[in-house]
Amino acid sequence: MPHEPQNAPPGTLDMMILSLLAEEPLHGYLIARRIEERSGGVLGIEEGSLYPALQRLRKRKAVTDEWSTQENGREVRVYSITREGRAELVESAIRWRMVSSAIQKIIQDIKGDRRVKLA
Amino acid sequence: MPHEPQNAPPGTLDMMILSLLAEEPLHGYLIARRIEERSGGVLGIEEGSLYPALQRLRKRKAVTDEWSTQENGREVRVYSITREGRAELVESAIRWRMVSSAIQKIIQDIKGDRRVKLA
DNA sequence: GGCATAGACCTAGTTTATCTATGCAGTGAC
DNA sequence: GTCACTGCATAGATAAACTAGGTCTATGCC
Repeated sequence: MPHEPQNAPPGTLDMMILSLLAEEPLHGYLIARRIEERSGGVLGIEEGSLYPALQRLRKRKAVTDEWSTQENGREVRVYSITREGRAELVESAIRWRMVSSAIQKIIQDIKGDRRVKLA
Repeated sequence: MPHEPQNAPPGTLDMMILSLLAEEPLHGYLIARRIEERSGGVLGIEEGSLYPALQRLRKRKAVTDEWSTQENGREVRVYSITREGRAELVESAIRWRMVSSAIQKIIQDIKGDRRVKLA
């Protein structure tokens, strides 16, 4: 069976949101769905994490928001990335790549090394 | 100039510690130094993070500890990984790889895609 | 001797970002 | 009518990092 969806590691959610918004404006609910899709179901974002994250981003002007009406008549809050948001995205993506590959370096020695413990 | 050392993303420190201890027993201070070395200076572990982490690991029996005397006569607390610790390491490393590659999938679309914003 | 620097351990309190749990409301299917 | 899904939001709990402090020892330099 497939694995349970995992939480986003603290610090990564804002980056993922910005990354999706860099493609096109989206409303909150769709952002969460899209993260789940794109991650192949590996990542699961709770609404209690999502909406506070969007507020943070709004406060620091990384995104703008606008209420808009869907075809079915429902009101949704649509978020767009700003110039500042794009700058933040680039920076955080670079930092993330550095950090995650550094971690990989540290943990890979062990896994893939069947000798371990024979020393 | 080289970048500032980054904090370990929450949730990864225990895994990195276990990974180093799977090679050989180490004392706390050395663990921190080794994480910095192995990451090429990318990761920096504060002592205020390290020692609480070692206590957590001890409490859940992922490591054992023993005071020992170095050649220079100084007392150090040396940690060794346990069977449970090894199991935890394998599990968390697998989960980490899943999660970090899922995140990569989400953010890579943007970076490396110079079209962005032309839409 | 005295002093600075590095090694080595530790704790208290703060911060941050997730979560759980809950609430509200509209839509569509049965 | 009721159940599931869409969609927004907040309050409080939790976890794990941080900052900032403290103690003690060894070593090298003047």
